[in-house]
Amino acid sequence: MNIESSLQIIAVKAIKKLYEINIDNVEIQYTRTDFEGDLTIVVFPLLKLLKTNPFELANSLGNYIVENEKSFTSFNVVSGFLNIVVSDSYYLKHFNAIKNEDNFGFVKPTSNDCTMVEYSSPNTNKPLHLGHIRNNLLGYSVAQILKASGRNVLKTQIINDRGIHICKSMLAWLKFGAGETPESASIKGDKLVGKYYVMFDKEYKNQIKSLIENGSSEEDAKKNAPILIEAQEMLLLWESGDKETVKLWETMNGWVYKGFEETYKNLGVDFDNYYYESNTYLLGKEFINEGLNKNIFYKKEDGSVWCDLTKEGLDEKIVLRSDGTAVYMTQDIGTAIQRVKDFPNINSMIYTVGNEQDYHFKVLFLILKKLGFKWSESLNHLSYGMVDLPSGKMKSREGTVVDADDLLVEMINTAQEISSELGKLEDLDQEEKNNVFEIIGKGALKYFILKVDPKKRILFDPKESVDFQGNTGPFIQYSYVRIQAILRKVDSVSNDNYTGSLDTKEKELIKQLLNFPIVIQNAANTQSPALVANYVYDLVKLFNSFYQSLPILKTSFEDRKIFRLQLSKSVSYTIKNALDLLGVGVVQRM
RNA sequence: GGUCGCGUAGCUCAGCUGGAUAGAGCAUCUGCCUUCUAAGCAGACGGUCAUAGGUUCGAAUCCUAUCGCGAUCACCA
Repeated sequence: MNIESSLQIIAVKAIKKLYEINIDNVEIQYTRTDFEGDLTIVVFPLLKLLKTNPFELANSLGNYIVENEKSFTSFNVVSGFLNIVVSDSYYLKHFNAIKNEDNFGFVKPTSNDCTMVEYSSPNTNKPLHLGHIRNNLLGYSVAQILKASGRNVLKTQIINDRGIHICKSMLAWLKFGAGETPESASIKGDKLVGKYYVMFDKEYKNQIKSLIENGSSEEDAKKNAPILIEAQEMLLLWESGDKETVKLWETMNGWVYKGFEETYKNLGVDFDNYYYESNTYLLGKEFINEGLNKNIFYKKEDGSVWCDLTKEGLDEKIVLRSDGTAVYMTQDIGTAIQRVKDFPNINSMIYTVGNEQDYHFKVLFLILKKLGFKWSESLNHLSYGMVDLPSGKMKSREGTVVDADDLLVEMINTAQEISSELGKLEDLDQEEKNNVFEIIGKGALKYFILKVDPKKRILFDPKESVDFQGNTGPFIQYSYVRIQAILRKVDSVSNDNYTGSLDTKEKELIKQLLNFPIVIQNAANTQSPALVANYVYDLVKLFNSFYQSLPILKTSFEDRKIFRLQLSKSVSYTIKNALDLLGVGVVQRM
């Protein structure tokens, strides 16, 4: 039982005894650090019921609690707030119980139920950029947090490998590529294909321009540009299974996948399985037909199929084009159904997708509900804010994107520069050094992005590089390194239980450590890695303050020295575990 | 225009299931490396929590309106 519950019980008992009134609970909060005490009972809400004044109530309550429960040693009253001091022995008892656990706070699953987390889900016609980085880090971290909170997790993605946009890059490659391959051009496959996607757009715009010059309206020009019509024809060819088209599609997608894998590995994210739109869109179509029979959808004169959501306060939504080809919604319906077929244990799905698609997911979940799938109730859109540049939104076609691969390299270089200036790693060989630079550079970037509440948008200024001081990944990694340096100086840490008194800073550290399990659960429930980031930052600040003001190895009394070593070690476990939930690594030296 | 989200220090962000004097980091300024790694610590400066009402013993937090920023309402994904 935790300390708040103990206080809750004794407080309720006290009120019954002192005022002969039964209440369910009292309001308890952590005492602000500028007051003496650990827990605070707010007495205001009780005043009316008990017909007394705050001062008298707080004092009699405080007296009763301290007299009857030895975990609480003293109290003070400040304007209606009853601050209660928890005994050192209480904290020590709980610390001793967990001090050797290298995974304190992590919970094992108790059932076979499983949460599926979808993230990344890129298009196969452009390389990954900073926006994808946020998506990937969020999805991966939420999956880690859910696992730690006691859930089984499957990480997946849907690869948007078909559709008109794919045909665009294929067409441009056929027209202008002259047989170029990633090998012949010696660039990553995803970058090569992205190049042709941009090329298509350029040609398309040129054609529109000349059509307008020849008297076309802008609207017509956009519809009738020959290269666009060719792309549309290509999509029809692809959907009919034309051999050559399919072969080209397979080749170019193969290039892209290889490139993506490299970036994922670099980012440190992975997936348990993959879904391809090209495999699921047909299932989607099937269910569109079924829905058509059940009158959930209706057909317009031109043959396009729609879902009327006006009764739900939304618009009409197209689910199949007039030429019978699938749209985005079609495949998302198919994919969801396929997943539940493949993994009957799924009891929840989380889609990590930017908030520009809030409406899409609202509609998707509603349509699945209308189709009669019970599990549609447990679908979740993990919606996050865009990553914007000072110049505005990133647009791949205008070349204003921050490329994922480039950014990682930059971060690692910065880590190297800072490290070289400090010169603490001179005796390591190059490979070891590079490993440190990589973990720190990536840590800085990952923490920078994950510490922000997912639903808020992030402003990223490439000119002002990501910080390595203050509330940053390296700051946290650094504290871990300090602890490792101390632990290296002793053979082993004795397991003896310390029973003496506690310094304020020691007590604060124990309190923070004991909070970790709750933080994990909160982060899992709210799908917010930011909570873990803030937690570990606070932990590390407390540790650094402790480290700076109190000796550890040079403590005069042996039992206290051992305790401080145990405390440091336990903090290092929690730093490592919390960072692991964020996908951030630790090093032994930096 | 409808819908959704956001607005806290010069900048980047915490705090938001209502509670005490609104907290960090960066930037600026002051101290601290012959003592466990100074990517650190201690301190100073900096706020009409967008604005106006309302609910409450108590509002940055809840409600309403207004303003500002963004997204979305495609036979794009």
